[in-house]
Amino acid sequence: MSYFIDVILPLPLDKRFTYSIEAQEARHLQEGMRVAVPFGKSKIYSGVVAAIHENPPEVYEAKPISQILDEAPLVTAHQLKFWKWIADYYMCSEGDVLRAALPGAFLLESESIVQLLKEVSPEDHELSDEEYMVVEALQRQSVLKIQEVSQVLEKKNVLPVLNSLVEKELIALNQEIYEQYKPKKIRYVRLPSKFSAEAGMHTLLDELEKAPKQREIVLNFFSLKAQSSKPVKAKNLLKKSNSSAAILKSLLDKGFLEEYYLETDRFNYTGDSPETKLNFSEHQQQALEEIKTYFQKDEVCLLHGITSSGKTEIYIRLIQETLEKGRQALYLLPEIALTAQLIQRLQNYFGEQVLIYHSKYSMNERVEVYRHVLENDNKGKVVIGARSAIFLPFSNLGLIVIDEEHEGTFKQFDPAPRYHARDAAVVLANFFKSNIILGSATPSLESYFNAQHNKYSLVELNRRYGNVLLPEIEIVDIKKKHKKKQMTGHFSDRLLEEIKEALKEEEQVILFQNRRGFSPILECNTCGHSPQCPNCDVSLTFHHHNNQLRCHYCGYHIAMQQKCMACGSPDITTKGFGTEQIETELKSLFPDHKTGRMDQDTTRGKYGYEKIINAFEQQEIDILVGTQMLTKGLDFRHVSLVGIMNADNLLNFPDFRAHERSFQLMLQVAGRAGRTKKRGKVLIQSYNPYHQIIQQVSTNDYAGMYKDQLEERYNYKYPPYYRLIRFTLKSRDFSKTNDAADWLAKSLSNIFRENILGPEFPPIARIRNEYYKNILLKIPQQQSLGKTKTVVHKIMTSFRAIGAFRSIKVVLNVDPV
DNA sequence: AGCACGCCGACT
DNA sequence: GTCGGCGTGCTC
Repeated sequence: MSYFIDVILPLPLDKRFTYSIEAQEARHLQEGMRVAVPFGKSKIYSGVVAAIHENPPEVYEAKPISQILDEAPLVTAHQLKFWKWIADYYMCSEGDVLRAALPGAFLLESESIVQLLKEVSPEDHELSDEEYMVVEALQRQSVLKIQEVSQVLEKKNVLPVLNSLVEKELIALNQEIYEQYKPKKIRYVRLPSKFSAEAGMHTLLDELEKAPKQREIVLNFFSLKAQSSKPVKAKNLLKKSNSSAAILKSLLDKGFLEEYYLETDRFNYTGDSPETKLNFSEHQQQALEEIKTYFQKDEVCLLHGITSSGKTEIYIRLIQETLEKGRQALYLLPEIALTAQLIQRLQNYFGEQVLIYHSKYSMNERVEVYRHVLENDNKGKVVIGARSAIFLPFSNLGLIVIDEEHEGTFKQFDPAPRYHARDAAVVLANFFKSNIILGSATPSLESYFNAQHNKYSLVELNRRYGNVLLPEIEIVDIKKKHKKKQMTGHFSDRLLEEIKEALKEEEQVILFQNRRGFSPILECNTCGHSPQCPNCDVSLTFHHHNNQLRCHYCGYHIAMQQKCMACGSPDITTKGFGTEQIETELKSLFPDHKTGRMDQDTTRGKYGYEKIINAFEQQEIDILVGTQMLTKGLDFRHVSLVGIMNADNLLNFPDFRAHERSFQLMLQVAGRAGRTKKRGKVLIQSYNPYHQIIQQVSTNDYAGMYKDQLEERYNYKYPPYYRLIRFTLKSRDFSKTNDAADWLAKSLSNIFRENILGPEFPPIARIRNEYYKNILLKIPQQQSLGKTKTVVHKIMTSFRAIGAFRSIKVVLNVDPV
């Protein structure tokens, strides 16, 4: 009897591949284990076993696998089922999902290496110049990678040369797979045994008589040893003796000290003992009870709770109860809201049971979290994570919390799988029969719609904790202020007054400036020209800190220009204003106060974000200017004033969600004001103060916004009434892209009629020299999703069969945000 | 996605 | 004549 396995490979190919295995291997292998398999002529990939069976493929001979990589399944049956769902729903391959679901370190890469077979003198063989160069290089360095051979020969295709050398039996080409995960090791130092006795210690110190710096280290080593019996970390030793690595190295070299390494777990929670007290208000208690009754009926629960109404405490209580039942809990947040503040809070309650999983974590850290969850050990009973945490190998998931449920960043945009973590989590909860709660102060229209139509249950929490009043919102008409000359730069007189007032009271101020459309660009006052990116259809933006003009899409940059590039006039100005400019203006307006800025530039690096937040928390910063980032989950107690610099650009964004998003964003920012006893104040500057959305923000009228927006969505056929699939076509050839888009739109229209929109150029029609075109498919509620997707697949297959369109890339985005 | 195979222009 | 451009087809 022969055995076969179907393998999911981490490639965008929408089939599984069948390999043969030995009977002996069949006894060991289980679904969900990784195998290394040969694929194509020269590559080895690691894939995941999705099925084991005895049916030989009919039209080809299955290759044997090269290696089994796991002792036990790394991927659970639940995950495989979930992957399949994601691939089907979001119209991508299982391989795409695999890539997103497993930490990169689990996906081994093969790299061909070249080795010399034996000691040869090149002169003995007839060798071409290139062959000679390779052999010579190998004599210097015994192993070369294919890429390195390329460098040696200064050309791309080196395989002919290598093959000829293989034939001459001079070299061997081997496939090598290597595991990328390395456990973290910490360097310790100890005394060699010969010095450990009392007498040895004296000899050691005597010998170092003439090397005071080294002697200092040794003395500190003894003092550390005396303090505790713990092993001495090299890092601590250097710090204590205020010495350099080089001096320690010479000690090690001379054998006066020894180094050794121990593996460590990256997740050692070192906090205080967990606290368990939660002070619940009556309203919170009531909401909690409601949620629990809905949970018993296995309903998805939407928690609509205004800012600082104490949603987090409710989540904590729910997690606690989940843990008591011995089940796992997943707490999902948009990437941007994953702050130290929230993590700290959860760790205070759940101690080392909490693990964190998101993209800023290194590959190795992700592997460790994955393993903890897989083993369902005590660490990792609670996972706080960004969207990709839905792919962790839970075995007994009892609760999913989706905080800031309305956030668009739960949807992955690039690369595939383009999944929405909130929606996928609802499906996941269903697989596990676990509870799921979506929470937000400003729920997405989709979720609220689902709640209104009894698909979800709704719990409202509309009192702030401690009955703190909602901030007072004032709208400032900056069109009028401009006319009356009451503007100083981008600040209205009202905003300046309020800032002064707040600073006088020693309170903090947050100023919000959204980034979209506000990047400063250069413009010539004579001819109106502004420098464009040569690769993309956008203007270059000015970056103050390095005096550059830069393209946000492709990274193209040039030095700041002194003269107009079109007409040579020196009369040029920067238009548009970002956080950087606001901060500059602030500094001259309030020279005696500290200002800070929080945007993508200033929060780079793993802890960049935390640094600024901490500084603000410690009141080292009086006025903080920032983008979207500062809207999320931050609890600053001394902020009494929030200013929204310009509300209009948000509203004018060409997108059917622009109004909903503006409402959410403005209300979220407003919620940062006055979180303690004193009532906060919010100032919204706008050219268009009577805009419906701004009015609704000022009266905190979610219901009104919901009603208005829903009507628009209905009229223009958008979600939640219609589902969307967006087709994005791109290629380097402008007219081919157009032709292809026309063909595709026409084919789709034949079936879907008026529910096809486009083809249309997106707002930025060219990026990195590729031309873009979009087609939108609108799916009415009563139309079957499955059938729709089958038709789409068919049309895509015929599309790809057309030779002229082969160079066109098509991206399918289901439920685009 | 990669990668090899294959057919056309610009170079020693 | 060769090198290398990228169009085309395949990978168990």
